[in-house]
Amino acid sequence: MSTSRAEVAAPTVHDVAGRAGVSHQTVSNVLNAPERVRPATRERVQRAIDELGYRPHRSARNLKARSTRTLGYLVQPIAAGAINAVLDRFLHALSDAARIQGYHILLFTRAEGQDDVAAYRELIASSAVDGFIVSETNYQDERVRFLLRREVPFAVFGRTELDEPHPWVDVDNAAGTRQAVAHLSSNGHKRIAFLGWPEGSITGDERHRGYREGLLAAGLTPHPEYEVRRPDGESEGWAACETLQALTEPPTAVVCCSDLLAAGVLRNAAARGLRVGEQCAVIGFDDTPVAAYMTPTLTSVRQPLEAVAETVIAQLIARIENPLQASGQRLLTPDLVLRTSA
Amino acid sequence: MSTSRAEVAAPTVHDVAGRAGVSHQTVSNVLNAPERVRPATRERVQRAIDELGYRPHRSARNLKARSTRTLGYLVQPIAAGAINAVLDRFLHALSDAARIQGYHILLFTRAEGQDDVAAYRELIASSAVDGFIVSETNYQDERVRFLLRREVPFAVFGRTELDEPHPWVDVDNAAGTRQAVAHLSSNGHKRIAFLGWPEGSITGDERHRGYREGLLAAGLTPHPEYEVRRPDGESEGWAACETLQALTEPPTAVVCCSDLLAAGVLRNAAARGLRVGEQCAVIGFDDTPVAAYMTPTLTSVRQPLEAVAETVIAQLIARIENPLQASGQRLLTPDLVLRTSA
DNA sequence: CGTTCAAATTTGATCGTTCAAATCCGCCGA
DNA sequence: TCGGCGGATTTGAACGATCAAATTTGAACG
Repeated sequence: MSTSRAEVAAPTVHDVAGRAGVSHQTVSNVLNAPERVRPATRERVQRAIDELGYRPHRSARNLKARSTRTLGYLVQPIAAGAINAVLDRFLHALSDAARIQGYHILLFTRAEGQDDVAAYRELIASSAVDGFIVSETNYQDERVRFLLRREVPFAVFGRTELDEPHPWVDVDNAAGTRQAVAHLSSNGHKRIAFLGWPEGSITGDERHRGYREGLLAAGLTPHPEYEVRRPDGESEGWAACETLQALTEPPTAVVCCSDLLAAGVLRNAAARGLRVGEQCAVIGFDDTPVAAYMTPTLTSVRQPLEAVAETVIAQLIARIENPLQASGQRLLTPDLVLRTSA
Repeated sequence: MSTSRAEVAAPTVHDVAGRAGVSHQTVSNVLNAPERVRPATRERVQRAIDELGYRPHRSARNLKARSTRTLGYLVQPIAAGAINAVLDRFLHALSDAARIQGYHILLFTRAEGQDDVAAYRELIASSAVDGFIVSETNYQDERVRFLLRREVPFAVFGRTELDEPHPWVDVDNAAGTRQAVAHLSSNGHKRIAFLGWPEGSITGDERHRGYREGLLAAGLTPHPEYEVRRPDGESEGWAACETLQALTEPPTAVVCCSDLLAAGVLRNAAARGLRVGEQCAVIGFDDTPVAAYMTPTLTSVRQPLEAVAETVIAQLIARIENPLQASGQRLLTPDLVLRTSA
């Protein structure tokens, strides 16, 4: 019976073997251990493979080899109005780095009313992936603890403060704000404020630490009233700016924990008639695509996401292929992208 | 020999069968055709499943069932400085819609020096996915032609102008610009310009058509000199604004093909001391996160990406499960998000 | 009470690959 | 000439699920 769909059955290892006049196992060897096959045979098999356009059936290989060459990545829901403008860049870099090593990225989300861990558990139980890339972690990250306990390979973009070592890559957030302060100070600024998130997020706390260190390195004394800690958000940036401007000696420059906070500061400054970039300076963090189109264009700290992705993939694959592999830990330095706001 | 890794072998259908005192096939039936199993037995098996935390081994199931319940999505490289700020929203919506139907999204990229089609071909040959979600298509899209020829299930976000029918979902781009023009006209604007991409992109051409239709609907006559077609980019927006302002009767409002072009217009207007939102109006397209943080905040057309993702997934899965399924075609209407620029 | 038939359950084969073990082949040296 | 040996190749089983066919169970009925 021929259906209307052409649906040519994909060639198998047996088809190739038949055409090349060898056994199925020899074909398998050509693919997985070519040194075991005599060059003449190898060539003959390779020709048959090319002619038939044969590719090993992924599921069959996965089943027997007990590995899927697939890495899981949990996509977090995006809060309305929030920006995760680095995700597209990160995901492309991630899949590309994975591809080069013969792996793929599998996206998954958590079901409503389910917690993140349950989503990981599901994929592990069904042997759907060989490991996970985890991002957006925090101090005692539950997912990381879970993966450690289950001894499932994973690598983290970000950090935790768990005792047990595990592979991670992070951007040196402190170095980012340190650079920002150094830049401002070299431009003559003495009254430099910090606008960051409330204590409790690793990333935010690191950026705060870098700010402090930057001041000291520049020979400036930290003033507590110059440190405003508020949640992320454009209107939070506006409000923080109000607070700072109400001081008897307002700062002349602000280092912000995100481009979003910086946007609020810029808008407030504009409303006050302050010329940012001349009278005062603002620096953001993340170099989101927004930064280049603000008025004035925003100087911002840019994360080397491509390098992060490459490193985190390399770590994870090393772990998968040799579970006893020591866990690497890498800090990558971000760059300050200079525009007109500072 | 016990290794240092705990690595408890995952339970199989036989383990469950043993514990429940039934055969392996009954366990399979409980999972895939529960109506064939007597309620009492079903319950007993279910209990064993729960106690063991059993989940079917994905690769084994895929091999025998000849389906992977996985959908491929090609991640395009992001040009430096370009924005694909809708991708994160779209990908989350996509994986979430897929999850609800028991599917996953597999990301892949094209190798350097390889064309897109080759990347699709690779996944098809290795039976790695059941179908594809294709986006960012154009008139005679090569990928779509290839997938049609190979009779591989796929669904498109966007459109092509190929003769052969295929499932697609698109945002009614013309309706978006039509709404924009209607809004401007109801605010008293008579000289409304269009700033869009050069002819040759379906999306851009549709947005242009909607602009024309909007003018006619409002009883306004189109003026060729009010239509500027330029590539995407912030500086292109700036340049286009220069052109328009050089006219003897410059327009009082501009409908833009993207938020990026609109950003350039806003910046140019600010430089000229024009008060956008009062003296003149600007509308963008896509409601990228950028829009809310421009000065003034940008009125923009927002695409219903969640609905698009849901629909495109539903179409694709329908196709996979029944290849003879007629190909659905859906146009979804975007919304105008009002802010201060218009 | 035996027969019949549908529903419930089991048995055995199979998907396409890789692993492990067996066999084959050619060459060398005694 | 033949045994031995090592590399090349083949054979057969297995991974863990589902499909198809065979078998058992149980209820209904003459």
